[in-house]
Parts: sequence; C-alpha cells; structure tokens
Amino acid sequence: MDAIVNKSGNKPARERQNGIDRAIEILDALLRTHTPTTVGDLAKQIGAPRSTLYSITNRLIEAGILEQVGDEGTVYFGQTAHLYGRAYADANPLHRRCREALDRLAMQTTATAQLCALRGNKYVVVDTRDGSGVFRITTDIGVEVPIPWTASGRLLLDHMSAAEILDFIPDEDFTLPDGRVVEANTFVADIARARAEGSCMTNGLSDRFTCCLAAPIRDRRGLAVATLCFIVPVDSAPERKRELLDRLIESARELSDQ
Amino acid sequence: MDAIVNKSGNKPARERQNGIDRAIEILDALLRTHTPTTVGDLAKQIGAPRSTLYSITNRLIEAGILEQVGDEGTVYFGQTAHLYGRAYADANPLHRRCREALDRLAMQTTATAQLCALRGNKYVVVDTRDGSGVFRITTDIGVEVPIPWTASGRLLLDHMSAAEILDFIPDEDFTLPDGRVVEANTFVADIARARAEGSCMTNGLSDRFTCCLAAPIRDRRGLAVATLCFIVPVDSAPERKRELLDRLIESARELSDQ
DNA sequence: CACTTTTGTCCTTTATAGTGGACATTATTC
DNA sequence: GAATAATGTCCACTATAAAGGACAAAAGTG
Repeated sequence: MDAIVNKSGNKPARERQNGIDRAIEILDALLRTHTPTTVGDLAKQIGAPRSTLYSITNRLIEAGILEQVGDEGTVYFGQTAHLYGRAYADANPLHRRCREALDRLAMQTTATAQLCALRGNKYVVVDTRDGSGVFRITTDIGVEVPIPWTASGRLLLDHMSAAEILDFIPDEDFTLPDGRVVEANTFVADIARARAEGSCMTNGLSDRFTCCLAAPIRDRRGLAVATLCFIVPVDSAPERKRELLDRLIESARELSDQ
Repeated sequence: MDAIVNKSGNKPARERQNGIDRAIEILDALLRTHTPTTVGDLAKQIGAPRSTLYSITNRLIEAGILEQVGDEGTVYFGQTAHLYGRAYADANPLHRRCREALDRLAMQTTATAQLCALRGNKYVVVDTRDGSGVFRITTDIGVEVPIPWTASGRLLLDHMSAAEILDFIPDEDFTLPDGRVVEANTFVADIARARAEGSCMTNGLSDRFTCCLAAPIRDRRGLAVATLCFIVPVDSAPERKRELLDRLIESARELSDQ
C-alpha cells in the first residue's frame, strides 16, 4: 500500500515531522520563492504548525543561517548561509574552474554565461556572469525550472533511456510557460541529438526572445554533471550562435575529466 | 549558579542535544576547519555521539546541504548550501553593492580587496577579490579570526565602550599568531583613533609581511556593519597606502546609508 | 468604527529522535 | 600477522521537541 505523500511527491507525509526536516523545508521554501517571507506564510507553504516554525526559524536566525529582513516580520537567508556557500564554491575544484571559465566566456563574448545543473528532477542555474550587452533575461540562481524548458536540460539527461526520462520528469513540466506543450517523443529525440552533437541549442523555448546554447561538462564516466550555457537574443546571427556554441563546447571539454 | 558550558563558551552543554543544534554545530565545525571531514572526526570535534551524527549528516547529504567528498568518507558543504548562499548574496542590497565596489577596487588598484564583518565575537572575511598582483596572503572566506589581529576589527567595535570591548573579546584573542600580545589599553586607544580618523591601518600585525587598510561601512545609526579592506605588502610606499586608504574611505562612505 | 486576519508567545501532551552502547568490517600501525 | 583504531549500522530507552491549540496584541479590511 502506498504511504500518503505530500505535494512535493517524494517524502512520506507523517503527522509529526523531524526538526531537521522542517528546517530543510523552510530553507527550500525560501529558495523556491526566492523572496523574504513571513513565518506564517512559510507555515502555510510547507503545512507545518506555526509554533514549530517560530521555534525553528528563531534558532536558525540565532545561528545566522536566516536573517530578519527589513523590519517587518519576514525572514530570508543570512550571512552564515553565504559563508557556507562560499566554502562549498571555494573547495569544489570543478566549481572553481567553472567560475573561471564563466569569467572568460562572459568577458570575451559579452554574452551572459551560466553554469547549470540538475537539482532533483529540476534544472537550476548554479552560477551566472551577466554579459556586458543589454540583453539579459536571466533566471535567478537556484530557482528550479522544468527540465524540458531548457537546452541544458536536454544534455543533462543524455545518459537516460526514453523510459527513464519520461519517468523522471513530472508530466506538467512538459508544458511551457506560454502554454505550448513539448511532445515526449520530440523531447527524447532532442536529447539523442544533443548527445550526438555534443551540444544543444534552443530558440524561443522557455522564452520567446531567448536563444539558449549549451555544452556538457562530463565526469570520468561520461555523465553530464553540469553544462555551460549562453543566453543570447533569438535573432542573433546564426554565425554568432555557432561561434558561441563552439566556444562553449571547447570550454566544457576542458572542464570535463575524461 | 553557572550552568556547565562547553568550549565555545556560550551554549549550555546539555546531555541531550536538539537535532537542529547538532546540525548547526556540524555546519559550523566544517566552516571552522574549512576542509572535508569524516563523520567520526566531526563527532569528536563537537562532542556528539557518532550514531547521531551519522543520521544527521545523511539527512543533510540527502538535502544536498552536505556532500560526500571524493570517495573516502569525508563530508563537506554541498551544492544546495551554495544556492542558499547565493540567494542571500543576491537578495541583500548592501551585499550586492559591496560586491560591485570590491570588483571596482580590485580592478583599479590590482590590490586584494575584501569585505569584512563580525560573526559573533570574531572577525570574518565575507568576500574577496584577489588582486592581479602577486602578493596574496588571503584569509579564507568565513574563517573566524580574533578581532585584535585585524584593522577592520578595530573599526567594527568603535561603537563600544572600553569595558564592553574587553568584555566582548576573549582574553586569548589578544595574543597574535607569533606570540606577541596586544595590550588592552593600546587596543582600546587604536579603536578610538580608528573611529576619529574614519579608517584604520595596521602594519605587520596578524602577519609580518602584511599591511591591512580598512574603512567602515555604516548603517543609518552610524554603526559599522562591515568594512572594506585592502591587503598589501607591508613595505609598500606610504603614498600608495594613503591613496588606497582614500579610495576605501570613499567607497565605504558611498555604501554607508546615512 | 466593528470585523477579520495575522502575529508572536505560551502551555500540555505524547510520539519519537538523540543517546550510548554493541557489533561486524575494514583500515592502520607496529 | 597480530593488535589497534576507525567506520558504518543497528537497537532499546526515555528525555524532549513537534504538535496543536489558546491567547492577547497588532495590523489589515470593509
């Protein structure tokens, strides 16, 4: 028999939750909404008693992981969270090298360069360098986006079979922001092609004005662990797109360890 | 009567600890050591049962806040921690503006520019731009340093009375890495002077070869919430130090809101 | 103004998470 | 190769933390 599951679909919803689980739910809720939130709102969002959340947020505030924002009742990530994150970014060799690559790419091309990866069954931007050009439709770092909306997503799934892919992605994620639907078969074919070509380009997919260019960074086993990606206007010259894509492919290959 | 206190000196040491407190202890221990650590070591450092730490670290790993590093038994911060930290840094207006200021300062001067603040009764580097020059004795981001070792520390305490200052700083923190001791009176006088001058310079203090230059960023009430700081060789020309200091003072004033 | 909603705190109850040990397995050390 | 230490997992016990509600005060709302 199936256990009752909550809306995130992966955790059994017990009536009494662990404090650490609650704390993680709080942090993830803040990452999702990407905006300072009141404790009451948090309680509503994650379906927890307010009294519990007050005691946990207070403890997290005391530790500096959360901070009271402005002077009205909302909380958001604090300085300590920033320090933890920097410790990660500085210690992770791949991440360090990727940051340097982003700097180079954004500098040389004036386009917006991003480092992208999976987080669960969603796509997230892990780091960005905003290009010096005016064009910047930039997804916020850490905000989860449905995989089929992105060029990078097609590369990040290229180790999976068709069945695994369709099982992995929630049905609703195939619907684009403007209501169009990505056909499952088309999507699987896209992935196969991206794998064969070692890169992926999408035009006007998640956004009508945006072209995304992406190349995979692979670990020693060939698994795409992240992607480098450029965001440019969809009406950029084909030659420019090609040139940018080639740069991405080269940088991403240098970052791969195989 | 005094409760039993653990070595960090501020938390009552109960025999049975809260899971969230344990989790925070784990994260702070990793930030302190600034290196991937085994669960057993963590347990030793924070004085907790191994069985407890295994269950908590596993939960944190599952959430992506921690990651298993390499393939041998150690854990460190994970990608999710990075995302939390970026969310903080992107949302915090002061922090955003400081990052831009650091970029400018490091670029224009080729010196290492840092953003510093207090964390409890210690000094920490919150962000750095390593200068293009060869000279870089850089404190790692997030690592706690005794306040009397730093120029910034003198500015960050300039709202306190002499008594408050001496009460705030642990006695052992007045001993420099090379064994010399900062006299309490001298330190208090340093702070008064730093406040009067609106900046602080130290030569060969925490490190024999380093000169630290710092200027305060103040909130509307005049409290120094952070500092901008340059790290240069102690034998740099006095005129250069003066010029760098003036740049810091100007940038820091622009970032202050008063 | 009355009325609703939200906020922050406090209290009691009870399911359960943290503890401390035991245990079989690897790693180290000498 | 024996001896020691560290690793990861499991279990039973009970102090305690999450829950769920109650409450006054503040903030919106009409």
